[in-house]
Parts: sequence; structure tokens; C-alpha cells
Amino acid sequence: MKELENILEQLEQDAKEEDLTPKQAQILQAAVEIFAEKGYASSSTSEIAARANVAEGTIFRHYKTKKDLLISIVTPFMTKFTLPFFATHFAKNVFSQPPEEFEELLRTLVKNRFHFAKENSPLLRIVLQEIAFHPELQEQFQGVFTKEVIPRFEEALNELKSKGKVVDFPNASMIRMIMSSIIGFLVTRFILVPELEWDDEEEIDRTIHFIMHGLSK
Amino acid sequence: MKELENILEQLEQDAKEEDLTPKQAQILQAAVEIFAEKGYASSSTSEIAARANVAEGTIFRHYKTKKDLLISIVTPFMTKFTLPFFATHFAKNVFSQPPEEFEELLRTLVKNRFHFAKENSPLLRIVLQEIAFHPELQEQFQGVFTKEVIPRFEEALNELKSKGKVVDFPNASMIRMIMSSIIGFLVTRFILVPELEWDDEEEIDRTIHFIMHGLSK
Amino acid sequence: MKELENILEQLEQDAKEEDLTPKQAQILQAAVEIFAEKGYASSSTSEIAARANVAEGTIFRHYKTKKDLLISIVTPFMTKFTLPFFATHFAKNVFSQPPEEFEELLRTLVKNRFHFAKENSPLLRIVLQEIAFHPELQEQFQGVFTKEVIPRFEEALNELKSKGKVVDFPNASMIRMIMSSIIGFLVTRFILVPELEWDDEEEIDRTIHFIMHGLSK
Amino acid sequence: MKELENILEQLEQDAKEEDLTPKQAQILQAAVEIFAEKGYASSSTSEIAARANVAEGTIFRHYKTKKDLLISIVTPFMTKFTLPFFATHFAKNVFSQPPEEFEELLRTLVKNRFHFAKENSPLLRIVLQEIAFHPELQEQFQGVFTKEVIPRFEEALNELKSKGKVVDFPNASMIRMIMSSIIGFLVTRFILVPELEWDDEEEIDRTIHFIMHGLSK
DNA sequence: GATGAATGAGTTTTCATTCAT
DNA sequence: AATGAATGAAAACTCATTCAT
Repeated sequence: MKELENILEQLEQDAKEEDLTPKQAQILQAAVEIFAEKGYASSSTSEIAARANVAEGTIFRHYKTKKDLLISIVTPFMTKFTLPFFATHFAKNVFSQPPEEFEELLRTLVKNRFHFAKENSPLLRIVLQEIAFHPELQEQFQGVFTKEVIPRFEEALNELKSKGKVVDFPNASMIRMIMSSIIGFLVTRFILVPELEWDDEEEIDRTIHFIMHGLSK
Repeated sequence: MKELENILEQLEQDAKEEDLTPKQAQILQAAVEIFAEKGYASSSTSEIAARANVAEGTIFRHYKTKKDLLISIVTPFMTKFTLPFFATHFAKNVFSQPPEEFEELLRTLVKNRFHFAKENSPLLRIVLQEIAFHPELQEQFQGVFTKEVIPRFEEALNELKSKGKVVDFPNASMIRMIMSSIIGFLVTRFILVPELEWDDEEEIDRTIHFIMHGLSK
Repeated sequence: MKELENILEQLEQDAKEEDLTPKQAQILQAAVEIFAEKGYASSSTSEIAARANVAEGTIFRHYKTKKDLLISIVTPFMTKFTLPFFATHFAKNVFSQPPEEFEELLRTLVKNRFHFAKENSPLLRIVLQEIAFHPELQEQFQGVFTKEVIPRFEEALNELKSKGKVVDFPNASMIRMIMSSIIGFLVTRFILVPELEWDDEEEIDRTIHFIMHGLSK
Repeated sequence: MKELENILEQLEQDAKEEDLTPKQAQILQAAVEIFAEKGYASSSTSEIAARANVAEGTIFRHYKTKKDLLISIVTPFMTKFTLPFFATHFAKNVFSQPPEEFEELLRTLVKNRFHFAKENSPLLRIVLQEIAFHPELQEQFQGVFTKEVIPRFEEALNELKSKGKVVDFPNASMIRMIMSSIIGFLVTRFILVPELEWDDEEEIDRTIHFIMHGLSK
């Protein structure tokens, strides 16, 4: 069972491998599109059924409620987006490296998430819009974020601080700045003005520059 | 007719000055609260009416549609939030000043918007959530932003670049970075974790530091 | 107090002579227009108020209910339209005359009602549409019609029959035929295709011809 | 799939043959009754639902709007009522026949439409009341009437005129007179005073007499 | 007399969900 | 598994009428 970056393609694959029935995959596809277009609350299950070429009842055979459908869509995205923030295949002690290493790591991370966002921008949109209103999603996110992302960030930042390579701000502030810059970039790139001609390589570099200099003493 | 920073207090004032009937002010109050809590699409006019102590029909006497109500709430906020980004009371040629001046300007700007956001955080929330789904709001924002904010930013950035004080990135990128940092801060401060004990002065300074260093060569 | 054929002009006159306040006249005017356009049930008092340049409450100061307003409009029209079907100024024994006289009488009658309909086509329209649904109107009409119109028709028809000038159908049938022809003409002329270029004189003559020959043996 | 004259019975048949669900047929039945009683604008979908023993939502599953329901009711009636005015099963050149033939044709036509009106008087009522207010209905009627009815009438009238059998009025006038007489009869018979004891055969003959003599020189 | 804000009962319409087939 | 007709609760919205000013 191959793992794919594009969650929608993953769906098709899952369908073939019978993790999902084909109808189920169609439903998820349609739901992602429609949720992204109009938001969860303004999307109707009947419209989703229509776009999925499926009877209205079929949705509820697979997902007990509409909310269930949302969660089934958002959960895998959230884990896949957040988890590999410092993915397991990075060297364990990547942060004991000199700061150029940190920059390099950051660059990899950003490129990484960049491609993921590119492949899944409707999902990114859904998460950003809906997380505010669904405690279930917040908890999920909270869990993954505080358990996986924060600790690794802190590890890295503490290391850098101890070497005097970065300014001595609270970790929370620094993480916020880094995340704001990255998410601000992704949102602008894929949601606000995706129609622009972007030089993505350059823009990533600029964002890295901004973060690295921003954190310097 | 005094102008108030807090848009909700402004409502009460407007009501007294008969720009608005008292019921109308109650409706707006209630709508802001409920829209912020559950989002526009999940808010029902009947709930708004109940919270406002008003008959449901009364809402529609003053606002032809529910969407109308949203727009009546968001429009004044958007202009007041965006317009004074570089308010007219700043010295006209503030940007011909040395870069310390820019930093000072930025600090004023951030404090400025910080207080506005503090006073109006439910409105900030509403705008961020709803702008994605309502073309009317997008246009309004677009208009005010490209006409008022962008040109002044560009003026300042060009000046700084010509003096070699900042890195030579496209203006659009730089504006995005600055805005991401500010908005990321405001959102974290007032929406994501408002319950935290924040040292606001310090945090503003850190954010300024991050932006100024981030833009340096 | 002059009596006018055009009921709307009559309104203005009444207003001047203080039978009606000016606002009241405006209300009636507006109501006639709107009732004729969309029908009683689909007309809203607020729209009437708007078109009359009057506050919503003002309507109800003069007419206790919306239905009241309808009746105030329809009643004078109905009496004026039906009553003079064989007006009092016709010679009492007009029907003891030879049949050429009947034809002449019919012609006068039709021209008469023709001009009245021309002046008051919106009212004609309102009556035709609404009489079906309002027992009050039906009673009124019934009263005037069976008391004033039928007896005179019968008188005339009996006379003609006794002279062998017309076919011997039941009076009810004959009245129906005559009325269908006249109303069919008026409705076509003023309601169905008023935009056509009509040669009214000719058309009236044709209608008379049709009725007279139709009733002949 | 038999074709029935009574549109309501047709509904039941359609229901059995699964053109319509049973609930759908109940809805149409109830709607016809209620529209006829109180008029379209004064009928509420909730009352229709109640009379049809159906949830209100069920109406909207089958008919997108209340107007849609009206149109679904009126359209088949209008075609069935108007189309066979000179039905295709009449001999093609029926009008090249001597005038007795025309009278016979007219008689068939009237009896024809008489029975149809008898079976469907509520529908007749609805059409007469509502056509004035719904452009959609007007267009439909216009279409069918000018395409099917008028040309055949004209053909017949021209033939009769050329033979000097009838008076030389414009066709439009003659058609109006004929139609007024027929519709005036049907309306009186089935809508205005259906409770009367009518001798229908006789009354049809009288109406034919009236028309034929009316059109004579 | 005139106003127009306010009402609340009623209207059309939507929609997630159920269930018999 | 899949369908789609049916539901009923709730949504947005309308409107005749009242009433304080």
C-alpha cells in the first residue's frame, strides 16, 4: 500500500485497494471540492451526492453524519500535514548540527509542506476555515501539534539559542513567527492569489531568508 | 459625533445619536457575537433575534437579508481596520526619513492595529472567517487594500531599498512577510490563545524585531 | 359635486372636495394600480404605501384592513359599472319600442360601458380577478345584478319574444349570450390585447351585429 | 398507457404506471383543489401538504417551488384543452365542406370542450384566474393558441367567407366572438352557476345557434 | 392625522437523515 | 451495498397590523 502525497489520488488508490469503495472515493472527492468552495456549513449533502454521482442515501451509508464526512476528510490531511513537520526520516539529532544545518532543515521543511499544500490546497482551505468551529478538529490538531511539532521545534530552538545563534525570544513566540511566515506564504500562494505567476523556488528562498534573519540577534 | 475605536461601543453611540434605533444596535451586537461564535452560515436569524431581545421580523425590517446584516457589520470594520494602516496623521513624507523612522512607524502601526484588534476581536474573527466565501467582502477588501495600503507600503519600501537599508525582494513579497507577521501575531493573540497571559509590549517589540531583521540584507 | 366617469379622476375630485384626504386618494390610486398588476393576494400593503408616498400606518388609519381597502375600491366601481346597464334616464318603456329600438339601445349600452371600461380598465381587471374569491364582492355584485340588470333585460327580451322578433330561448341563456359577447369584447379590447390598434366604432358595430343576428330566429 | 380526458384521473393512472409516485399524485390532487378554491397566491403549501397527507418537504422534493407546482398542474391542462380545438382526427379539408359541415364541426368542438371542461372544471378555473398573473402561463398559452387554434379557425373562416356564407368581419373579430360565446357558456355552466339544473344538450344547441346566426350576413 | 418601528404568526424553502425496496 | 422517496424540524423571509410618538 503505497503512500501518496496527494490525498485525493490516495483516495483513488485506496479505492483500488478496497480500503474504500469507489462510491466512497467519489463522495470524498466531491465533498472536498464542495466544502472548499462554499464551506462546510453552506454545503448540502444533496449537492455532494449529486456531484459524486451517488444517491443521497449512499453518503449516510458510509458516513453516519455530515460532520462525520468532514472529519473523515480532515483527519488524514491534518496528520499528514503536521506530522512530518520534522519527519522521522530526518536525522534524529539534526539539531545538534551547526545553524546552516537549521536553515537547510527549514528549507527542506518548507519545500516539503509547500508541495503538500500544492497538491492539497482545497484541503488546506477546508482545515483553515473549519478548525475554528469544530472542537473535534481543534483537539486533533492540538494533539498532533503539541505532541509532534512543538517539541521538535523547541529542541532545535534551544540548541540554537544555547549556541547564541539566534535571538533569545520565548520559544512560543519564535514558533509563532516561523509558522506565520510559512503559513502566510502558503495561504497567499495557494489560496489568496494562486492565479499569479509565482517563482516558487525564489519565493521559498526569500521566506527562509526572512525567517532566518528575523530570528537573528 | 465622536468617532470610537470600538465598533460595538460606536453602535451604542450611534443608537443614542439616532443613526440607529436601539433595537438595531441590539441586533448588530447580537449578530457580531453569534457570527463570531459559530460562523455566519451556522448562525440563525432566530437565534440572533432571541439574543437581541427582538422579534425575528425586526431584523428583516432593517436588513433585507441575512447577508445584508453581515455586510453591514463587516464593512465599517474593514474600512476602519485597513484605512488607517498608514493613517493620514502620519507625516506625509514619513518615508523619506532614516530607517529608524521606519521601524518607529511600524511600531506605531502595529500598536495601533493591536488596540483596534483588541477592541474588536470578534469582528476580526468574522472577517477572517467569512471573507473567503463572500465575493462582496472580497471586493470591498481588495478595493481598500490596493488603494490605501499597498501604495503606501510600496512608497516606504522603495525608499528603504534605494538607501540600501533592506534586502532587495519584490515589494509584494515583502508586504506579504510583514503582513503575515502582524496578522499572525494578532490572530494568535486574540483568536487562537487569548486566554494566555501575554506581555503585549514585549511581544510587539519582538514582532517588530522579527520583521526588521527579517527584511535586512 | 360633479360625477365623473373615470373613477380615478373622481378620486382627485373627491379629495379636493374633502370627501377624501389627499393621502387617501393617493392610497386608492396606488392600490388600484398594484392590485391590477399583481392581484390582491400578491400585493403588499407596504408596496402600496410606498407607491402612494405614504407611511405604512397611514393606510390602516383610513382602511381598517387590507380587505377593507379592496372593498372601498371595488364597490363604487361595481355600482357604477352595473347600475346604468339600463340607466334610469332611458325611457321607462323603452322596450315597448320596435326592435330597431332595441338594437339602438344595445348600441348605446355597449358604447356606454365601453367608455367606462376604457377609463377604468384596471378596475375592471381587479373586479374580474377578485370577485371569484371574495364572498363580500359576490354578494354585492349579485345584489346589483339581479336587482337592476336582470329584470330590465327580461322585460326587454319578453317584449321582443312576444313580437316574434327573436328566437325563443330562455331569458337566462339569452342574457348570458349577450353578456358574454360584450364582456368578451371588453376584456379582449382592454385587458388581453390593449396594445393593438383597434377601430373601436367598427368593432362595437360588429359586436352588435353578432348579438342581434345571434338572437334572431 | 391509456390517455384520459379527466386530468385528475390521469394522475392516478400515471401514479400506477409509475410516471408519478403516489404521494406526488396526492399532492397534485390537493393542489388543484386548493388552488381552485382560494387562488394560487392565497393557497399555502402547508395546507396543500396537509390535504395531501404528505409532509410539506415532500412537495418541494418534487416541485422546486410553489410556482413550479402550479405550472406542472396547468401545462398539461392547457395543451389538452387547447390543442384538440380542431383535432388532427378531423378530416384535413373539413373546411372545404359546405357550411352545414362547419356547424357540425362547431358542434363537435363545443361538445368536445364541454366534456373536457366538465371533467376538469377546477383546472379551468385555475387557468382563468392565474393566467393573468403568470407570464410563463401566458407564453405557453400564446404559443399553443396562435400555433394550433388560430390558423385552423382562419382556414375555416376564409373558406366560409369566400363562399359568401358568413359576414365579412376580420377573422380576429370572428374568432373572438366564437370564443367568447363558448367560454362564456363554459364559465357560466361550470364555474358561475354549476349548481343549476342545466339541460346541457339544449344549451349547447342554443349556443351553436347563437354563433352561427351571429356570424351570418 | 401621520409616521414608521416593531411585532409575531405565517410563508416558502432547505436539508440532514431515515427507511422500505 | 445502493437507492431515492419521504420526512419534519428548522431556516430565511414576508406581511398585515399595532402603537408610541
